[in-house]
Amino acid sequence: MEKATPRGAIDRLMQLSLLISSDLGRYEKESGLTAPRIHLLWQLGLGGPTTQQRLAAAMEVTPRNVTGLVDGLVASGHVTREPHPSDRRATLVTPTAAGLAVIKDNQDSYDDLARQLFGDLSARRLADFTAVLDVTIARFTALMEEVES
Amino acid sequence: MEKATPRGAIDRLMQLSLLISSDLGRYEKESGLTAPRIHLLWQLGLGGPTTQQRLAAAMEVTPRNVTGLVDGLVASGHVTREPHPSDRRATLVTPTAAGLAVIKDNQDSYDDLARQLFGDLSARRLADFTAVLDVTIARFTALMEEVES
DNA sequence: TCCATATCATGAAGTTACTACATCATTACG
DNA sequence: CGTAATGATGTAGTAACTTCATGATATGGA
Repeated sequence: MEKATPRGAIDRLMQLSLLISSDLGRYEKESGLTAPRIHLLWQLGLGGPTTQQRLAAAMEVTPRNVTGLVDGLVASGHVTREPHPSDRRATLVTPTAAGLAVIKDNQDSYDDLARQLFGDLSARRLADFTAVLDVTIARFTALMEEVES
Repeated sequence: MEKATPRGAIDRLMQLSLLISSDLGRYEKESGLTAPRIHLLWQLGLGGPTTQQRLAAAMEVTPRNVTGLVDGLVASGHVTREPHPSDRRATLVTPTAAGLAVIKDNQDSYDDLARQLFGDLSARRLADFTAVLDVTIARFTALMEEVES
């Protein structure tokens, strides 16, 4: 057994990262949607109908870009632009039945994946693993903020 | 303390995935390079000078696309196209001094990151964490291959 | 030796995702 | 009530991808 190193851990994280992306890639082909559009639908699934501004902030892209993504999703019938009830400048991006189906499907396969990957790990090991991930996320976030300055 | 769940674990993995991308984004701005070009240089760092075909296979994109990326890197002075010693059809994509500097810099900051994230984890916890990652990668890979069929 | 076939790189054409900047409508505020 | 901020979009441009076609070279038989 090799000795575990920080470098080994991060290499494996990168590998998992790649696997996750390529899993998303599989889903892209299956649904005919592209990654950024799936991402947008995902956000809609998390927060319900929202303005393009909010979507832009959540996805960390420019509002102009969201306009383009929504154009595409409107053309493919996954979302509609509804008038905002109290602000006539804004539009509420709202999933259609087809959009909701994609969102649900996506969430389901995400849950499935979670269960298939970690479902039969002992509670103990899962807890330890999750704890390390939490520490790592916290540390990483701190590092990123530090560099901001 | 909440009970750890498979869903919680995969959520955290996604978060880390995002953090890793945004760290790469930081490096992009710093170096003036784009993610796919950095990725190409990274491959060059791993395997040394290679043909565009091999790069395309390693990066899982079309050879035509590699041509474009190499064009950009030639223009910015990070790589050159050298004649292949034994196959006059092929070119050996070779990093210049500037390219090597970027590669080294990138590898160094990757190692730094690894140490900053995991450096002061106990050997025991690091080993456990790495082990779970290994199992997860193996399981994920198996799942992906299963779907291929 | 020569010919058919596979392989390497690239030209041509087209799509998508992004950006910055300008503009128009509307809202919010002093 | 007018001025400044805000929400969406038009315009223009870049980069990364794709597929399909083409020219040059390799390769493996008849």
